[in-house]
Amino acid sequence: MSKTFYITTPIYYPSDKLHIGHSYTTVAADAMARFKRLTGHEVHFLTGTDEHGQKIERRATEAGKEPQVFVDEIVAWIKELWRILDISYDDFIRTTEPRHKESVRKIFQKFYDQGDIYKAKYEGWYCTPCESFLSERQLNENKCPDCGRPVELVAEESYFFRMSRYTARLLEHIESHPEFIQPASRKNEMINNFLRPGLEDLCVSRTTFRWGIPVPFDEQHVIYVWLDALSNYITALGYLSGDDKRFRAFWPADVQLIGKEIVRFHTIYWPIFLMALGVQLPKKVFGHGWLLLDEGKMSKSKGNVIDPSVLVERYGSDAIRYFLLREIPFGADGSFSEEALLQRHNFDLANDLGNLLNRTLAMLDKYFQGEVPAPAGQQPADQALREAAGTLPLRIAGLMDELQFSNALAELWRFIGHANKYIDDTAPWALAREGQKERLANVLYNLLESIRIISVLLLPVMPRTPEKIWKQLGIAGQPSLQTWQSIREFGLLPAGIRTAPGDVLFPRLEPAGEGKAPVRQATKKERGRAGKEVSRNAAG
RNA sequence: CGCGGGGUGGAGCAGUUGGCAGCUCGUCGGGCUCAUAACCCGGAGGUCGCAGGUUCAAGUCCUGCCCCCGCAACCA
Repeated sequence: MSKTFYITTPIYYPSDKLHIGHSYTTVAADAMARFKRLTGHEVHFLTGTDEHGQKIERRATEAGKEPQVFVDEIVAWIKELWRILDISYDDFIRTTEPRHKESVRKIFQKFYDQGDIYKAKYEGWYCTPCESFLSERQLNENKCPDCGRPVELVAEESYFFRMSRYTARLLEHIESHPEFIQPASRKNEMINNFLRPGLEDLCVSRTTFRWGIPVPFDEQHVIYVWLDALSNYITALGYLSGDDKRFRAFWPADVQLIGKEIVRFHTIYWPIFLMALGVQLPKKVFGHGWLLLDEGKMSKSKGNVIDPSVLVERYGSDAIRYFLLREIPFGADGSFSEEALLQRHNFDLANDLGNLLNRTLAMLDKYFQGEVPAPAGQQPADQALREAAGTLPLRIAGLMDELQFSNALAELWRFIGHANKYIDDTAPWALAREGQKERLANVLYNLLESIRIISVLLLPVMPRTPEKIWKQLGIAGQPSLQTWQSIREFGLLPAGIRTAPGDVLFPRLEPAGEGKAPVRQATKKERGRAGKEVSRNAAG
């Protein structure tokens, strides 16, 4: 029985189409899932959608649709996005599914029976036109910060969760498990801001809208979003259902990937819910940074949201995936721009990687009619390359395990650079000229085998490219040469294989010219200028 | 007001336990000619936000200050 690995993304809110930021989280999780599968783990990769709440109810009404119909359409779009981005999720949970709703009702009941949940009056400020509750601090001179209109004090009966019961235990857990909240800076933020001052009890039900899971013993109330949504990570495994074998096999999660803005919910409320259930906490919650645009934060109101499907169409999913994981150190904020994407594509993928394959196969064609020769007689330059190749998998594995995608890719590209330099140093064309056939054979063999190793290491981040490389190397039909095991040893590529140079892997791309539509959606201002027709997609 | 994150050669970023300041792009010059005008080598360019302090030694630790960004109960 191989070791299991459970990884999750947040479940996304389908009130609108998703943007490149959501893709970022999901691509990272997918790369991790693929890496773990490659290295022999039994992986369970969960993603999904959080479909309840007032906002969806309202959006559906505006669109003249039933909420369920409304979310069904967006979810279909999301699944299509994950398909074109090659997201290899094992399960997709929707909070409107019976399997989820039933378990959540049981969880709520259990909390109530245990005395974790009590009924009380919620008092607070409410902006009626905006239909939103506001805290004292959000108020702007007793006016709504959004619309500027006066707010009113309202009181509503709600159920509350006794956070205070578990605060001390959680604090202790966080402090004794330094790896629990990653990166570490987020941990301090949580401790200083929320745990030390003491947690307020959390309101876990609502009566102001109906689109949610009814409280089992009080149908006037629906279960409020975080209790509903966070539970997905275990309801999807069959927790409290008739069949919980997946829960027993995979929980606790190895990594839960989230964006930094929801760290609080995942490292405070979520663990507390789990403690209350008597369930183990996830091993690691990683709050990654944001993709920022020139204009600053990506947001729908700024109208600067980027539609990932347009990017995929233009650059291909492998290039997008590579860019997202290479450009920005995971955990930190980073900027997204199409210029940077284009540069990564041309420099890293076309020049370094694509060209390495291309020039190697061209020489093999020219000097050996495309047939892989047998290696013999290693010299110092050869040894250096082989040694670098030999230690590469473990070095990359170490970085991947820490979710340091950009460093792992940098490491791989250092080796690609090494191979390119090796060509210059050994100058195969000179060897050919001088008739040093055996030396030439050895050099080309070392290059081909290096490329095979590179191709396997590419797999987690770029699932499509390796297949193309294997075809050209002539090993497409040989799975045993495509495994993690097969790259732990240099020299498994058999001599005598016929290579088949094919299309260039990554043709160099020119900067988008005048004729091409910008991938960035038009800002409000631009849209106003250009008239009504510009709106290219519903996510604005 | 509070909390968090930043300020490093033209641009974008790395810099674990303090020990000669690195990477990518750009730029200048050279090499090679197998290759997707790709590849390889070398140079120029930084008083590491400011002011103090600790130390044989600080971008890296301490203190104060300045500037930028974000969070403040449901935007990855």
